[in-house]
Amino acid sequence: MVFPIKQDDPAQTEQANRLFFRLYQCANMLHKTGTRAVESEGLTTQQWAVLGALSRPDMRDGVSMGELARFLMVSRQNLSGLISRMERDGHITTAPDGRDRRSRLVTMTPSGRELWVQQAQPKIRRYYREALADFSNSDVTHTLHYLLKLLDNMKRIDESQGAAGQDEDA
Amino acid sequence: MVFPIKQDDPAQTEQANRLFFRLYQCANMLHKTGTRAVESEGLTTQQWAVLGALSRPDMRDGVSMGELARFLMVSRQNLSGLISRMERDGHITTAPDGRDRRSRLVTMTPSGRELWVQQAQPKIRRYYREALADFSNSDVTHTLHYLLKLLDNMKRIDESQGAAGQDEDA
DNA sequence: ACATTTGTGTAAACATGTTGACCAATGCTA
DNA sequence: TAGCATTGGTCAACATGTTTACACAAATGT
Repeated sequence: MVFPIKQDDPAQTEQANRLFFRLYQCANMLHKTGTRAVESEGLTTQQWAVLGALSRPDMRDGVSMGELARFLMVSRQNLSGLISRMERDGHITTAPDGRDRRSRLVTMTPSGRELWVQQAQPKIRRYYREALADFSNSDVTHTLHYLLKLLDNMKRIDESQGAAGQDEDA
Repeated sequence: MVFPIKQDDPAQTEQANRLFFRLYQCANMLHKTGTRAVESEGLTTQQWAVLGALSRPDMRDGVSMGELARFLMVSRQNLSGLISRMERDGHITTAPDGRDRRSRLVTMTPSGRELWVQQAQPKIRRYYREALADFSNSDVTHTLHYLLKLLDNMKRIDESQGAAGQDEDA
């Protein structure tokens, strides 16, 4: 999988540098301000991502850890800790899967759903309004488009990097 | 500081949801693939950000922890750990500041600079090429613009959130 | 001058992210 | 059916990030 390789123009490198530096800062600020936006509910940005995923219609009947990890694009090991904290707080439950005895199905509890819909959602909508205050609908669409493109490239990089070190797990 | 508040159009909320979800995924993938790109040098994405900052001309004579933390937009406490790991690895040194005895000045060591320029930079340029493979110069500029805009809004949110809980430190 | 406020670095507790290693269950295949 | 690779979840080690709290030095105000 070879890419059309641009020249090493210093100005291009400098622009790329800026782009990834800003992405890095955006990531930190998202985590920081996002978590603060829902901290009165005892949630974090990541937990909000999990609840968002579990509230999807196709996940109402429960999802396995692995499937959820793939969806969120994080490692199973990371999700494991996240899930146990959320279970400790009563937002979700995990139950063994009858079909596959290795698997544990994750579901939102009624109180978790209540918290999500009644408390968290309004604050999240407010957060979105403020974070995208001066974005037109077209701006949002364009930004999303570029993020997807970037994500796509990084996924490709990830795969080619993984190919070298093959069996990174069991 | 009131913002022009858009209606709570479900479609807009859904688009915002997608945008922040992708941003979250991009952040994780950046950290993962970026770190792997420079792991043979024993570096991580964050350490690369630090070295990048320290290689700026205006920081050649050393920077204080606080100043560097503000530049990178992370907490002093976080930077502290990062710096001590990099000092342990011999990439940087810290020395007390003569003018201000509270302060410690951070500088790159010769071997750190060598590592940065000779080993890391080529791999980083390669990473940039792959991650921005199908981006035109205009695409990069536009993406950067949107990230800056988003970052600006999040900084404003951060300040207004901090205003509530006032003295979050000493 | 002295007291208050502000700035700098550090320590501790916690949540998140990554690997690597392990065990148990599943499934393919010889 | 026996064997073996794959898949699913967890534990442990480590790097990052945040907050809260503290000690000390510097700047400021009366």
